[in-house]
Amino acid sequence: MSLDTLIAEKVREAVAALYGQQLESVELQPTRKEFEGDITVVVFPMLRQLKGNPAAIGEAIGKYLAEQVAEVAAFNVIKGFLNLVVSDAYYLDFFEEIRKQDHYGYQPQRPEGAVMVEYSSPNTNKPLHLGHIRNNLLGYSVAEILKASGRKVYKTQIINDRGIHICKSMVAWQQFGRGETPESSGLKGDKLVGNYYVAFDQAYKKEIAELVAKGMPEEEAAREAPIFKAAQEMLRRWEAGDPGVVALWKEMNAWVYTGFEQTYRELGVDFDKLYYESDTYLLGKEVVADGLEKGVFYRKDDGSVWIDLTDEGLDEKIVLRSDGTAVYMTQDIGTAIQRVKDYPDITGMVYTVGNEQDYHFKVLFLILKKLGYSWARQLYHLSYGMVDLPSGKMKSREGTVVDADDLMREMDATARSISEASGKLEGYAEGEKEVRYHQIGMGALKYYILKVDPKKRILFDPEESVDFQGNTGSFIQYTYARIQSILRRADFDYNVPVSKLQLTALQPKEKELLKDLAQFPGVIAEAAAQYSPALVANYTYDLVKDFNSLYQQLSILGEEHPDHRIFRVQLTAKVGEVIRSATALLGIEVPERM
RNA sequence: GGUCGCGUAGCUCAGUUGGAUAGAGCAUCUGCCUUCUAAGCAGACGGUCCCAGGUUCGAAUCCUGGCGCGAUCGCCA
Repeated sequence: MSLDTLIAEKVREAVAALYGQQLESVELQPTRKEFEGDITVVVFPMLRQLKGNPAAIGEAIGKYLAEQVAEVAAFNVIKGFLNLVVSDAYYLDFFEEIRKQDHYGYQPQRPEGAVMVEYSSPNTNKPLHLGHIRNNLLGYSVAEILKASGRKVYKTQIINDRGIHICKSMVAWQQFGRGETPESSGLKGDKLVGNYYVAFDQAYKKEIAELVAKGMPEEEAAREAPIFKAAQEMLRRWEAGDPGVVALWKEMNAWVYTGFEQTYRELGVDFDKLYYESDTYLLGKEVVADGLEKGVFYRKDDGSVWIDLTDEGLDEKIVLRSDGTAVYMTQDIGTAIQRVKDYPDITGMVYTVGNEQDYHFKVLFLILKKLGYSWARQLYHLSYGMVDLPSGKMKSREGTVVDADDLMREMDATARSISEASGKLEGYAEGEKEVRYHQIGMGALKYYILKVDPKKRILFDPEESVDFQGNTGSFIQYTYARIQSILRRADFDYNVPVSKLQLTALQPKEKELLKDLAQFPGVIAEAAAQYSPALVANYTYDLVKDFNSLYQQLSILGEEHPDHRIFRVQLTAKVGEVIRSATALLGIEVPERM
């Protein structure tokens, strides 16, 4: 039983004994740091049932608890708040319980119901940028958090490998590429293909300008520009299965995938299953037919198929074009169903997609619900705010996009220069140092992005945004490294049951850490329920801050009382483990030294 | 214009089912390395919680109405 549950029960008991009343609810909160105590019972809500002044009631309940409940060592009442001091014995028992648990806080996987988490899902015509980084970090982290909360998780992405965008890159490459390949140019494949996408856009603009100069209206010029028509033709031939086009398409996409794989590896994200839009873009049509029969959809005179969501406060939405071809929504319906076919144990899905698609997913989920799929109640759009730059939105056409690879390289370089200035990694081999720099640079970037509530937009200033001091990933990593340093120096056996130790009274800082540790499982559960890595990030920061405070105030290895020294090292080790577990949920690695 | 989201210290962000004097970091200023890593610790400074009503013993939090910013409202994805 958790301490809160126990206390709540005992408070009810006290009220029953003292006032003969059954309390409807007991409100507890952690005692604020400026007051003495660990758990606070809020008396005010009881006044609805009990008459009297809150201070007197608090006093009476406090007295009862202190006498009757072993875990309550003392109490004080301030206004309507009954602050309870919890005994050292309780916290030490708790600590002994978790001391030898390997992944304290992580729940074992429950058999019922897997969840599929989709994230990244890029187009294949250009490299990944800062926006994708937020997406990837969020999706990966939420997947890890769900796993730690006991869910089975499939990580996936749907790669948008077809369509006019990739045809543009293909056309430009044919026209200007002279056979350039990643090997011949030394360029990363996604960068190379991205270059041709830009080249297409430039040529396209130029052609439009020329046509306009000859007197053609701009709209018509945009349709008639030869290079644009070439891209459209390319798409038609792709859809017809033209072998030459398909071969080129495969080759250029393969270049992109090699590039993406490198970026994902450096970013530290992974996937269990890949979906490609070229395989799924035709899905969903038969479902639409089915939905028509069920009366979920209706057909307009021109043959297009719609769903009427006005009863839900939304509008009408098209699900099939008049020419019978699929729209985005059609594919998403079909793909969702396909996924459950592929993984029948799925009972829910998470879509990590920016908030500009809020409406789309609202509609998608509603449609799937109306179609009667049981798993449709467990769909979640992990919607996140845009990443803006000081100059405004990132725009690929204006070249203001922050490239993912460039950003990571900059983070590594900053980590390097700070690290070299401190000299703490001297003695490591150069390759080993590189690994550390990357851990530290990525730690800073990941923490910076994940500590913010997903739905808020982020203003990212490449010059000064990502810090290495204060509330940062580096601060957390640094604390972990400190802890490992202590453990390396502890030249005695501290693997001893707490009950065998003769301890002096717990120091406030020690108690604070024990309370922090006790929260960890609840934090994971809450972060999973809310799909919010930010909760894990904030928790980790609080834990680390409390540890550093203890570190500065008390000596760990220098503690004079031998048994208490053992306990303090045990506590230090456990804090280190929880830091590692928590940061792992954020995709952040922790170094042994830094 | 309709819908959705956001608005907390100069800046970046926390703030649990409504609870005590609204908290951190950065920046500025003061102390602390002969002692387990100073990427640290301790402290100072800094607030009309966008505004106005309402509900409540109690509102940053809930409700209503404004204001500001963003997204969205295609047979695009």
